[in-house]
Amino acid sequence: MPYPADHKAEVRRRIVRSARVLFNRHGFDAVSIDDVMRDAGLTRGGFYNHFKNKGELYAEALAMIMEDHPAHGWPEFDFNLSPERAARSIATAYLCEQHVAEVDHACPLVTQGSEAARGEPDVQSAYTQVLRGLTEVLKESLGPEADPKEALALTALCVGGLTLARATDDQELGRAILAASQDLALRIVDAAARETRAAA
Amino acid sequence: MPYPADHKAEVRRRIVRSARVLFNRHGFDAVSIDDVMRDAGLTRGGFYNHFKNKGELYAEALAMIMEDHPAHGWPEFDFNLSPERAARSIATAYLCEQHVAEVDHACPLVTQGSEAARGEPDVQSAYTQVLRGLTEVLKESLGPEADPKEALALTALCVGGLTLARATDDQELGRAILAASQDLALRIVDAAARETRAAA
DNA sequence: TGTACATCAGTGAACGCGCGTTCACTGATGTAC
DNA sequence: TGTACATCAGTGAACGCGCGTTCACTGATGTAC
Repeated sequence: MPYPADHKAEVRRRIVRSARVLFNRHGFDAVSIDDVMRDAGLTRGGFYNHFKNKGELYAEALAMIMEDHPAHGWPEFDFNLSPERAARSIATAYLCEQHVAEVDHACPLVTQGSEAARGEPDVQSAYTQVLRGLTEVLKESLGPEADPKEALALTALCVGGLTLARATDDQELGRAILAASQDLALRIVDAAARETRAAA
Repeated sequence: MPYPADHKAEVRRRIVRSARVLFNRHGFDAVSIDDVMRDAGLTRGGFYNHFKNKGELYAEALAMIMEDHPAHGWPEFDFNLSPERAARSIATAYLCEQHVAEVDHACPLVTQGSEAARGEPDVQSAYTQVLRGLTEVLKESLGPEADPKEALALTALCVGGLTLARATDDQELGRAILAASQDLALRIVDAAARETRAAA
């Protein structure tokens, strides 16, 4: 074999990683295959050795996010927190100024929200994987006594708050929405914690 | 004058109305000027008699939404309801299956969320106008006794819930998120109503 | 150990297409006389 | 009232560009003998 056995897989990962950052920053249409390959230190032509087409790359870039997110992402958030504290941590780290300003590694549920709604099946499927990842963490963190619906509403609140804060040009309004969303999110988390304590 | 005085303005409105529907349905990049003009019953070339460029049209299409929204929009919602009932009505009509399925007139805060975050200043400004429109209605509807932050959190909850329900391919999960968001939204509305009654 | 060969990831030129935008032209209409 | 003219919204061909995709080729490497 002309190259080490894992060479191709590694290069492929490098391409997907470049794609993830660029798509997150600029959206699907605004990023060309040329952009991605150059960012990965390669040239245009090699792309089709790795992927069927641009759409496949997009779906994979979305799907990759969860797996190595903790390393970058929402700055103050740590996936390794104890479950009881994870929901609080997500509520504050997700709905914070740094996450609004973050361009490379912001949560794709927000950066790809409206694109995914119009996306191909594999894109929607990848989006759903990310969505499940977040709701599951929240569900577990809220504890077994909490209504599972609370985790879903909390997810919607986080995604909506960040979406609006990022899309508006009124910084004051953006900050107010962020603060109000975080405030409500923390009330939900605290209520769940009280229920857990009461049941114990 | 070769045409009636208001002719040009009327045609312009017709173009913007076509653009609004098409952009809402397919997004900015996927809609060509040709598409818009054909939909408006005109030909490509005339576009630049009315607009500086495609971006200007996009911003205007966004800005137009609020003004004639009630006529189509979120099916069960009526802007002419008494203020006390408006918030309840928005919470249920915004976070409903019909609004998820709606392609032509869904709320642009949702359909354009991630595009707007990357948009030109005039796009973000138009987006902010729409956002203020929704928060103001909610704020007024929740009553003077309610913390104004509640209206902002409610807006985030609505936008997030609908965004996720539209983007996922898991219908069951989508419905669950919708239901959970609506549930939380109605609790907020009811709490505000209680405060108003208590203060009276 | 050394040489010839096969493999295949990567290269970069090229193709074809659709798009945003421009522009010379058309023709229906209001106005001047 | 009728005619010649000026206006300008609308037309459609054309331009130029960038993109997704294809393809013949390269050249570094592992393998066979």
